[in-house]
Amino acid sequence: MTVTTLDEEPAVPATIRDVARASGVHISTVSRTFSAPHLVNPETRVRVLACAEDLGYRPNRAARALITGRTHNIGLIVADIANPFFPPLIKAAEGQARHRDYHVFVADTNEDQAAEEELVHALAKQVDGVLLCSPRMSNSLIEQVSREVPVVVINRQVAGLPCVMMDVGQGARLAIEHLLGLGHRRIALLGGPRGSWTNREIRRAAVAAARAGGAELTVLGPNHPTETGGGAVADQVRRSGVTAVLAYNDLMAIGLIEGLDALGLRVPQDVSVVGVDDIALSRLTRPKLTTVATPTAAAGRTAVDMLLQHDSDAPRGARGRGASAGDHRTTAQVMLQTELVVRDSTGPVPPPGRDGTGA
Amino acid sequence: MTVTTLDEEPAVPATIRDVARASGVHISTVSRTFSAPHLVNPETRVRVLACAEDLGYRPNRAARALITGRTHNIGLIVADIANPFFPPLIKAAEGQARHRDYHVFVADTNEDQAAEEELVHALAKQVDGVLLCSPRMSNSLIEQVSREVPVVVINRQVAGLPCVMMDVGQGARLAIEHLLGLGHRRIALLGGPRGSWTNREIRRAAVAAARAGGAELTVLGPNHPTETGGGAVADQVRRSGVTAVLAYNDLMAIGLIEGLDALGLRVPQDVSVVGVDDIALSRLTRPKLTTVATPTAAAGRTAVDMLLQHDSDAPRGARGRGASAGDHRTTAQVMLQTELVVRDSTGPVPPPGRDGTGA
DNA sequence: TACTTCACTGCAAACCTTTGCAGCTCTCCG
DNA sequence: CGGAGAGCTGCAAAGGTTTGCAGTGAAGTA
Repeated sequence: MTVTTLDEEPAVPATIRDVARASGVHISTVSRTFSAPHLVNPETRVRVLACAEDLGYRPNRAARALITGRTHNIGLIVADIANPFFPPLIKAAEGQARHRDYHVFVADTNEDQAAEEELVHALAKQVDGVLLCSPRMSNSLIEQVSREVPVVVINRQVAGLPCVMMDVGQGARLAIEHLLGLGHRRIALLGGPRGSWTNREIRRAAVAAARAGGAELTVLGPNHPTETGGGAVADQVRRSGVTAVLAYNDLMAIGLIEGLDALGLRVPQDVSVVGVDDIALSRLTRPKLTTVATPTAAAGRTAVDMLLQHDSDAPRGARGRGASAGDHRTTAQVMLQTELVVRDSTGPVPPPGRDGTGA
Repeated sequence: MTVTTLDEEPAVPATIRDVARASGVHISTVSRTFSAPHLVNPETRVRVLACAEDLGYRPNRAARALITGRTHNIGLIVADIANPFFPPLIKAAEGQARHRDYHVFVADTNEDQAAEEELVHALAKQVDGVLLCSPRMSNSLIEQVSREVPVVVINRQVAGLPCVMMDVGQGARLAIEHLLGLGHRRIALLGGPRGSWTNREIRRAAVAAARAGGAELTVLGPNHPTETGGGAVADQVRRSGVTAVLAYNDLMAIGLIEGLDALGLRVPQDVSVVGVDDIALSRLTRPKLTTVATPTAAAGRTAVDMLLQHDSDAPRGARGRGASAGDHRTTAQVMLQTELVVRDSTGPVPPPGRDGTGA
């Protein structure tokens, strides 16, 4: 009487030793079958692979990480996953990483500096590198972190570190020029969160462009970069008497439009509004949002490539003379182009005396 | 002449051995200082902690994972990060996990079954458990996976496995009843993706509610669960002559409204539209969307709790008698309540002969 | 005083894999 | 026919941590 064994996956996973035993070779041969196939006899290789398949063997990544010093994981730290700006970037980064046999830890800091710092430390020991996306920490803190673990910074410029930036300055200039072209001369800038490089860039460029065009630019902020944050300043915008607003991002722009609507001001008839990011949502609101499109997916992919460009490098924590994390790493800084997408939330300046301005 | 040493982080990270040497104890005492503090003399403890702090020591998780068999990572597999339904869930899950000293791998399957299966296998060896969110694979595949790694299923019911569900059936019933109350008798259901449990639940409940109310329900689909998918069926909706639509999710509902608008049909005057999910976006579109609110954040937290409830369990892959992954794990199935949020996209049935229906 | 108990610490094996080195067998060339 | 070289495989150390067991000294008990 024969007993057929169930072909379930075994409860305790097969190790390299099991495979070696099953295929009659030494464990080192099994190891090489996976990590350096060209070093093992083709016949042996197929046999080993067959046994491995049979036993459902998968290399233990912890053990591998222990000896190689590389985890094949990368960390991605973002300010707020729920902000629709980030998911496309995350998605692109993750796809690119997977493509290179890496996994991605995503961590959310809730727009909090302290959480950001804590997270990056917690992650550092567990990943081969970290993508810092729209960091709110100080440059010096970022530099300190970069000595502990390889870092690529997204949406910020830090000297001596690899960075992927989007040229929001140029975008802001285009936006202001667009508004100037429509006749607007009193414009507000809705500032974003404190510590945001993007925020500074936008402001710098907007101020310059407004001045060049002979317009008056009022800066309102900093604000929380969400609909709520945008809605909260609606009244302030109304009282300021401006006819157009450039917001730090689309979410704030949309919130502002809502808020203005509640105050009886219509967009774009009474006030023109421009956002930044071109999130999917901005095509769906009414009016459709005029905005500065940023190439978020490309940024995610590029950042992963930059982080992993030295894939074959000596691992971190190699014995003997240790190379500091940033050594002989080309610290390229990439600036991606943005463009202005004109939709329905901007229009010609309203005739004077309509509201607010005249006492 | 004294030389002050730079207090930079060392390029090669401190190990438990360095801390032991610095504090004059054995490595096992250092280990216990972190993993079982009550076993070590308070004085020794503070000394060790001071040295560890000083050296910037952080335990190597790979080494720990190697011996304990627990990685302190969990995997979270979602259909599409860019779908705004998921980020709040991810965020909640991640926060809850971090709270218990776990990290989260987020993986995106692009709504693809094969990618889903591949991902869960790739992740299995690297995490202590997997959260399967809105899986598109078959139940039997899920069961097979669950033998390899502990699994909690979100948004789907699988017998014998811990599940966190949202009662979309009840939500759909409320939605249909709401439409019936407004006088609608010809209603369409916009189906979601094939393989979605949520989709089946909604359909089942909607069909039942419509029948009970003496209404005619047309099912359109399956469709891609995005704005595009919703917009694509606008013409079909118009031709069908229905006066109200229940969509699989908010994204499709919004896309449909756009599409109908392009065809000259206004919401809610000509057609009423109800979505499901209550994503942040649905409050921002015009008209504001009537929708079934699902407690996504709560689902994320609950799922993590269920996965980690046996945190002190014997690790997977313990030597000797191995317990199958699902052993003595209480396979609770949690059903979270949903509710109908009435906004501006639904209204009374239009007077007959307005459009489409009459010749 | 002698014995037990307790609190604490050290010892050493074990986790699974990678990799430099050495050894083996064959082939090829002189 | 001898030697060199190539191709393949085995050996064993190493990586950082956890943990059962044993050992130490001091305090408590009889």
